[in-house]
Amino acid sequence: MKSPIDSNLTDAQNELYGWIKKYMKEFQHSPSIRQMMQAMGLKSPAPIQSRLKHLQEKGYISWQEGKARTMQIVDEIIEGVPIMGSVAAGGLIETYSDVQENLDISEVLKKKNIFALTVNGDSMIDACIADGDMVLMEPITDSYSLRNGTIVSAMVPGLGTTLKYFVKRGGKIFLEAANPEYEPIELNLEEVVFQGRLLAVWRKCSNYF
Amino acid sequence: MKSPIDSNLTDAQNELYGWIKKYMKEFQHSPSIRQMMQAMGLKSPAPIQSRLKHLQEKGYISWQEGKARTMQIVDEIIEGVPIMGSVAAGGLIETYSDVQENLDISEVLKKKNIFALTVNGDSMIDACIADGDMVLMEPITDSYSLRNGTIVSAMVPGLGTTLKYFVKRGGKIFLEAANPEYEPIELNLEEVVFQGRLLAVWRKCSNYF
DNA sequence: TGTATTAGAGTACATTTGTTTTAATGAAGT
DNA sequence: ACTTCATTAAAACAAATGTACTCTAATACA
Repeated sequence: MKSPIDSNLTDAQNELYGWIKKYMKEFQHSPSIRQMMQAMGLKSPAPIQSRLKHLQEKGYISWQEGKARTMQIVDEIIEGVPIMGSVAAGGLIETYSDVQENLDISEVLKKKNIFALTVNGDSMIDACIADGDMVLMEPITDSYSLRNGTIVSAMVPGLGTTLKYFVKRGGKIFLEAANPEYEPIELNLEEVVFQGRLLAVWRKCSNYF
Repeated sequence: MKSPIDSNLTDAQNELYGWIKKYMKEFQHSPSIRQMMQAMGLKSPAPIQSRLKHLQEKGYISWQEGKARTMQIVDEIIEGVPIMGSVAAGGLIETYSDVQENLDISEVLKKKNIFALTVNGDSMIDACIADGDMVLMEPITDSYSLRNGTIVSAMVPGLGTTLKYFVKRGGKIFLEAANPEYEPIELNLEEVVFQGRLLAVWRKCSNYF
């Protein structure tokens, strides 16, 4: 792995590399050599070619020869977080091992329409959803396909949005909390607008990011 | 927002759109019209032009006219998951509102060295870390900088790895569970190897991804 | 059936773009 | 001061590429 400011690179190479990453992040495609030339304040493409060649030799980028705008940043293949094994939260059982698979969080972001909500309150505490957690939701298009026990965010018009277990029983809808202190909400199907179905819980335990 | 299979698109347009997204994900740059032509099994660029024009009119893609391989997928601004507001997990308080900010999960992936562990057991259940959860950890370089109350994964040589609260008191290390059924583990600082500090909890609630 | 519309094939052209070559400039070292 | 090397400029070229145009085939529709 390489750090953003790599001492293997000259200043000119590093400046170009940074600019390329910025450009590709913004535009989702590779810049042309003449664009880089202009961005670096140069008047001929040769220096850019030289720097690109060095960046390629050092493993930072690659491209398809002869093809326009086919650069790739090889460093930024961040497909997932390595799962290093299991950790015991009970006794001392599992061994810390090598990478088993990848937790592909970025896959989540690829899915369309997913949105997140911040949780207020502790009505879902027994489902391990705490105050302040982020919940990732998938929009519900067909409320008839909801199974009992699914955690949904539902809007009761005139009242607000809430995160609860979905239970359908005898033509009635019950929104049940995962906390005995809260009473189930009983509604007719027409009264409630389901917004999303719970996909994942995300809790930031640090200010690191 | 658009769904992956959008009825606004013809089959041909949808097939092309899917292929483009796949290509751009893999290569980090835009394909050329002739590449798309070949991928779609066509023998002239005109149909691709037509489909691209339609995709652009419907807001799926954009490009810089005349420039080679400058497509952008306007839909796939994968910078984060939109946070649509707060949801009450207590009463019915908060209103479902527009996007407030973005939950930038991908930022996490940018940070190097972060790894994930699968949690076994329920010793951290009171910290809302459940069996089967993924915990994202940051490696610990300096164990002296650990604050009491930090959740760490620690390896006790000869025993195994565990996820616990870190508490240092009187020269001793205590690894405390978030579950009264488990007794604290008392150790000397030399006996324990700290692997990571908890950054985030990730729980998949669906097989969607 | 006949017409209108759309999609695709084929072709051609101008621009963009990567690449090469040569010369000029500047810095560093002897 | 001289050489040597790397960097830049400049120009030219060929390939890749976007775009426009015409023609044909397929399809939909009345």
